[in-house]
Amino acid sequence: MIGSGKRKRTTQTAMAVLGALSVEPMTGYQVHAGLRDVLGNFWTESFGQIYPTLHQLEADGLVERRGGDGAAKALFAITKPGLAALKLLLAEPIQQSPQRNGLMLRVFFGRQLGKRSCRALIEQAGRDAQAELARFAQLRALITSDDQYAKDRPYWLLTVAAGEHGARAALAWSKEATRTIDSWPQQRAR
Amino acid sequence: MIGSGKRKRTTQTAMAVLGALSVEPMTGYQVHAGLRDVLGNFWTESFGQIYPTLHQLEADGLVERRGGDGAAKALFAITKPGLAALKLLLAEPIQQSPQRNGLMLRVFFGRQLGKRSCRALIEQAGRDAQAELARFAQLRALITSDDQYAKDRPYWLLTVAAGEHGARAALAWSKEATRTIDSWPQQRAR
DNA sequence: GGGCACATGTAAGCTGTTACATGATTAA
DNA sequence: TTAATCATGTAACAGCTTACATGTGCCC
Repeated sequence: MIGSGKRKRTTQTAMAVLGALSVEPMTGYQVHAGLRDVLGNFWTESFGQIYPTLHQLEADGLVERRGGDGAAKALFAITKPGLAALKLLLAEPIQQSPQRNGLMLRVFFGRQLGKRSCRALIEQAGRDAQAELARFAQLRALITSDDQYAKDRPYWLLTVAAGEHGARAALAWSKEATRTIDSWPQQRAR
Repeated sequence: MIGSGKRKRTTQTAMAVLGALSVEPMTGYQVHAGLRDVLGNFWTESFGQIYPTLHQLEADGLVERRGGDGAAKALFAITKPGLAALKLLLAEPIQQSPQRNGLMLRVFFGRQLGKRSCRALIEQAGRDAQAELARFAQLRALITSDDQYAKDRPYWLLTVAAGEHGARAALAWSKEATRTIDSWPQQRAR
């Protein structure tokens, strides 16, 4: 039930899969790889979601199978109704998935975790943010260099920019928080 | 099975509930309200999670019921084994829940959504970030003023700072992205 | 007396991951 | 030839939300 009028929570997976296929025809495997590599910082889908969704979309006529009809190596392409459905899905109000930030949970209860461990976690978060920044720089270069995706490029670069802003913020926080912790009065030795 | 050695994904809900009770004894209702109001930007739990978890924790001896033993208005307090379990849980490696950023998904496929709608979404995100900043300022004031939570305060302020950094980054991105979109060559009318 | 905040709980069901099973193709 | 990558799929189950059912105490 992907385009049903039920106004239940429309499965966001369909949006992601249709979106991926709106760029170019792909196999299910490529949909997964593409989402992971390019949108991975903002969106993830597992095979267990992608293949059933692809079948459902095909049954609904929103995507069509090209090549290897019954069997392996199926290239899926979005259909005209599929493109229309995608536009509708994208226009729906954003439903944010519940927040689950494991780092913040730990920092929040940092008194129980202990100052040292807490500080280590925060420093690690800083290193992670730095690695993220590097990945975004790579991604930006990749997107800019490949003329095949020229049409989508400006939008993709917007998301890259968002990722970079977020990563820089995380990095700045990590440094600031580390300094803050170091400024706390010394605990008595063990 | 909360503290089992199975090394399966430890239910993070137990961590949140035990953490809340490490601050002070609470009813299930208060656990929910507390998480929502204070940690809401980083963590959410529903009643459907909290009450069963509380019962499981009680059965495991990690929390104990105070007052109204069989019936309503049960105040739960963390036990000594519960505190130990919490420390262990907090020390476990962070398992980040899958990313699901609806805004970024839409911006990424913004070509299908259209320039105008995309721009509107981004502006809305900026307003949301501003509202978040205001909420964090309020929260900071609340935490700073209430001496009851002095022990946890420094850690709580760290998470507030993280939220502020993130919100400011979102705001900056929103402004930058809006300007970027406005700089794009005009599409032909309609 | 009516409404609201406080309070507890359960059941159904959706969403999504993990683990498994299987096989083709390609590079070392 | 053997390992890695590409590729497809399913079943079981974990996690979580939503909706419902129920009741109390307080303020206006």
